[in-house]
Amino acid sequence: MTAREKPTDCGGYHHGDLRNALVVAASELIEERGGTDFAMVDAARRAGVSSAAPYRHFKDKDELLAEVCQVCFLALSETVEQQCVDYETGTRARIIALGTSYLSFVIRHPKFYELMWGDLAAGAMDMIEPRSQHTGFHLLVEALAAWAEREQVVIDDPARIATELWGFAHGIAGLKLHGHIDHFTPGLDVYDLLESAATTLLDGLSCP
Amino acid sequence: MTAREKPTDCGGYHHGDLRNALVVAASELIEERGGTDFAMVDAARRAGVSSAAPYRHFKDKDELLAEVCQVCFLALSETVEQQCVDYETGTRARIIALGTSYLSFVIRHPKFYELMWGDLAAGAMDMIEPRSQHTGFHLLVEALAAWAEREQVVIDDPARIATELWGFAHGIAGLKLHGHIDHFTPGLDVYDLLESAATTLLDGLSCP
DNA sequence: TACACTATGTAAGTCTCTCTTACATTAGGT
DNA sequence: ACCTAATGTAAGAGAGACTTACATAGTGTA
Repeated sequence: MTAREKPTDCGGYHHGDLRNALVVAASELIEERGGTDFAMVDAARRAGVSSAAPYRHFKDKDELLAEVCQVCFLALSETVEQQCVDYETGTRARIIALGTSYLSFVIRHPKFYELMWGDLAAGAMDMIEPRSQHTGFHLLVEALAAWAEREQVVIDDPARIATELWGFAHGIAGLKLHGHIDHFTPGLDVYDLLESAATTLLDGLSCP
Repeated sequence: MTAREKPTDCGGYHHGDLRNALVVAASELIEERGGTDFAMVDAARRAGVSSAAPYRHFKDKDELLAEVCQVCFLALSETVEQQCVDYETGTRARIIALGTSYLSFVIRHPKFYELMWGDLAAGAMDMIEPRSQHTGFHLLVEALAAWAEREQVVIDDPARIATELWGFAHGIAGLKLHGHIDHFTPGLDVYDLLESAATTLLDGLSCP
């Protein structure tokens, strides 16, 4: 989860790229301390400025976290997009790859889970909307529609099935991260689980 | 989400049931203010005691919240258990009712979502474990096994399928509460979605 | 009843953290 | 060179979590 580019160093009284540096610092602190419970002044010190400086760029701590949240969602959609290009359009493998890469991203960034899926994120979502045309969700809808056409399966609403699969991946990720899966079904591999669930679901769609 | 019984009033210097009263007060504050961002002193005042009194009963605020969290999970499993008894064992309806009641509970208590599925809850889980034999999850496993037997479907591991369905319900709830479903597929009814997803999954299992 | 002991409450204060205010410095345009 | 806007600093106000020293109440025991 690298947040954009590193800040351009410039040593003088004026930082030059403080806003961005603070986003990077906040991301690092979240990764290191396992959550958003770092002090604003820590992010400021890490960027080499005083405790009041961040408030020139962010109204409050939540606004900084919202920006970090956006960066995370951009990284998520980029990851998902990159992972699926290796798989041919219309194949089950592509659909499964979309789900797996989503699940993998969420699980590989546990420290960012609260930030991305907590209350704060709901507000931050509005700013990501403009990008929504290229988001992973639409890739999933397209992948499903292509699969249905190729397999001669009738699907009235691919977006609906996409939401089901998304819910799957999202739910599995949440349950895994909070230890519920390890508690109730220890040893279960979540990637296997996602693949078999998706497979069964597609089976159910293409059944008579 | 009513937390146990109301505290026994007793007016004197000693409260008599402060620990419980604080859990109730905290629950009310979460409901009213929409999260766990209430001040410890507010819960204390609501129970009619000073700001330091709660620390006689809870090590810190997290410990109070953990207790509220436990109450929530007890309420959840009770709700799920009560909802499913109306449906005959071995039917699809029972399986779907288990999922629907779970989804419904989570969605009807949005203010408690962070508390129940956030980082704090992971620690609070250990104390609920003793009850896990009667938790909703095992009802789901049993319902699936009964259905498979009745329908002559071979399922090697009902717990695995149960986890898939749980993930479904959990994911749909999370996506709905954070506005993602309304954003990408506006107007979609999540209960319909859960039912059709579960149906398709069972179709996939009972297919050739 | 008298006494000790423990549980539970209060008052007052400390510490940390967010955010504000008043002032200082710098970059860039004219 | 000078003005202005942007961006930084120093100092502190205020909120809220938690602590410490002390007060009060119930309970068991002689």
